[in-house]
Amino acid sequence: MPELPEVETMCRGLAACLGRRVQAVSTPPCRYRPISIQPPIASLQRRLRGQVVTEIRRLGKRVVLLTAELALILQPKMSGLVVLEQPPDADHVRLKIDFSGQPPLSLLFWDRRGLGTVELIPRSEIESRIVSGRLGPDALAISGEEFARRLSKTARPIKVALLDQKLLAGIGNLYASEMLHMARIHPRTPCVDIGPRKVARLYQAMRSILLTAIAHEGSTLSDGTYRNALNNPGSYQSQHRVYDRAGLTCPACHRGKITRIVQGGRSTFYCPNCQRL
DNA sequence: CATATGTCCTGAGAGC
DNA sequence: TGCTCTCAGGACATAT
Repeated sequence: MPELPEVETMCRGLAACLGRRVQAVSTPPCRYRPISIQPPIASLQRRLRGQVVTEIRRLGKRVVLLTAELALILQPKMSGLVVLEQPPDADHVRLKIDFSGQPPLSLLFWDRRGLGTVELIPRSEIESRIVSGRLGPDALAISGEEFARRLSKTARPIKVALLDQKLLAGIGNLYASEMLHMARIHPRTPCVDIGPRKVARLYQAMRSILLTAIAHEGSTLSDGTYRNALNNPGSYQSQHRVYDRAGLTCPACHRGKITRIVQGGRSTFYCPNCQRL
């Protein structure tokens, strides 16, 4: 489940594409239902071929490849991966972009579950079609004041609110549990009830955890599918405090037993001793 | 407007 | 062993 640190790692790993010209675009044969590609592949090929990649950008949890006029938006969702070398397997490659020049270079969009999407739009429409109405400020760009202001406007449980990309872009299920644990805030706390001191603590925990996770190239979970662009696993999973650790002893207080609850249909992990309502 | 729920999908793991 | 069932969750559509 690529979240901000994983998608950031994917983007950084694609740097070798910069300055390269698109030679061919293809959808390798795949026995699964095709993923959503907009516009349809024939049009995508026609518009993208010959274009030079000038910039690679992360937009929330999306990877964006920019050319002079176009933006190719890759959304990995649950199980997608953007790599330059070997994907985890050959069966789930959903899109392949070959670049001209030497050495040979191809970008692969691999997605086991096929929930991911590919979208090609004019780069002038990024704001109106992707950001506006969909994405709040990036979790690593937002100020502490704006973070506090946004949280003060909702009564939802903090864990649920952190997953809302319109509120704040980039946080997903794993890092939401991790940052709440570091900040010692109970995941069910209504946002409006979190005092300024705790909000400040949460902001700092968010930055600390995201930056450390990026330094570790993200988290590769037990399914092993997330890789960086060079096909190596991330290492932040070794630093997980609570995520997927139900029943284990809290690494902070060494007393509480890590507990799993479900919020909005998603797992939340926390320490009942460190994180109180 | 704010909030909640259903939906998409495949593979891993549980249970028999 | 091999089958069936449940679950995982990001983001969007739809419902309340």
